[in-house]
Amino acid sequence: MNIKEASEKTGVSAAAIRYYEKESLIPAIDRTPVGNRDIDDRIIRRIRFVTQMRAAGMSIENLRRYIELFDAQEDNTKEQKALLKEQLAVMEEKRDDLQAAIDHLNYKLNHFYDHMEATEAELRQLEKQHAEKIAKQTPEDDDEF
Amino acid sequence: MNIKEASEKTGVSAAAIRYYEKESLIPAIDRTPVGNRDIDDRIIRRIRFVTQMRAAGMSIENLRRYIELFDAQEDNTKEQKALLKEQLAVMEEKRDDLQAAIDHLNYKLNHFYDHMEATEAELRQLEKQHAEKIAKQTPEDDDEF
DNA sequence: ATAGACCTTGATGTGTACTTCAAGGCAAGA
DNA sequence: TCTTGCCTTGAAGTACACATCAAGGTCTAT
Repeated sequence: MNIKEASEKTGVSAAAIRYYEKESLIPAIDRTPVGNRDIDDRIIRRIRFVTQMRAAGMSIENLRRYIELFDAQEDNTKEQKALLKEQLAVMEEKRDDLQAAIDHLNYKLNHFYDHMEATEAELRQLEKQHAEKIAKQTPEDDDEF
Repeated sequence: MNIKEASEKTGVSAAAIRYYEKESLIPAIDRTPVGNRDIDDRIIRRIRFVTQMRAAGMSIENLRRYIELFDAQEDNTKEQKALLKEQLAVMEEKRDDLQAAIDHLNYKLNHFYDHMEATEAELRQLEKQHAEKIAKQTPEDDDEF
């Protein structure tokens, strides 16, 4: 398949696919006799993997280091292990940051719903909810953030 | 507290704090008589909130839209709710992508350990581990990605 | 054989989110 | 008073991750 089809299949622009190849995020792509890229499903899978990791916030640089480990034939076991662990730590920290932010937003959303329902139900339960709101407020942090 | 102390307290550079103020991610900061910023705990909390959301991958633009809703006096409850939910979904997807990659890496790391120990233990358990390796391979996707 | 639709590479441009620089002001200590 | 250390603003510079452009090649159809 040519680069345009690959682009349509993955949702990644042709320019980005070329860029990923240049940056070694995907392996060197086979060429047709005239030099055009001939992209197979293995490449498609790798493009999708890259897309996923990029969406999750991993940098090109970290992603390349990560991928190099998988592509390496020799076992530089000690270095590889160290790199893998390092990368794992980066990713876990990122995930934890995300989780913290998710928790924050979820708290906010629940807090919020009370207020909305009060409005939508035309204040029928206003007093009860007012009490709930006060109960929910964190003691030190009276502020909205 | 001055901007340097605020920077040290939050881990955000003084320049970035000024930038956030300019971009309305944090409210206008009070000034001393000579015009220096005088930063209180409310600002510190907002800086931390911004840091958390930025770490979670929210753009400055989206963050400002989100914050504007809170700073507005009218109830934009519907829009606020929609924005919160939208952002939450984005973040949860990112987290899940990251978790998948973490699982992948962890699997690799374990796999790896086996191999290392084999080498270090001078291949004593080679046959057993070879069998394990084969058992571990995923059926449809023989590729590493 | 000429247009149209693909492709190539290398160079340059762009948006985001800051960082760094330049030029200067204020306050305290030697 | 002069150095040190903080601050201010506006402008310009930087890194990342592409996007876009320029100049040209190939293939197919009319």
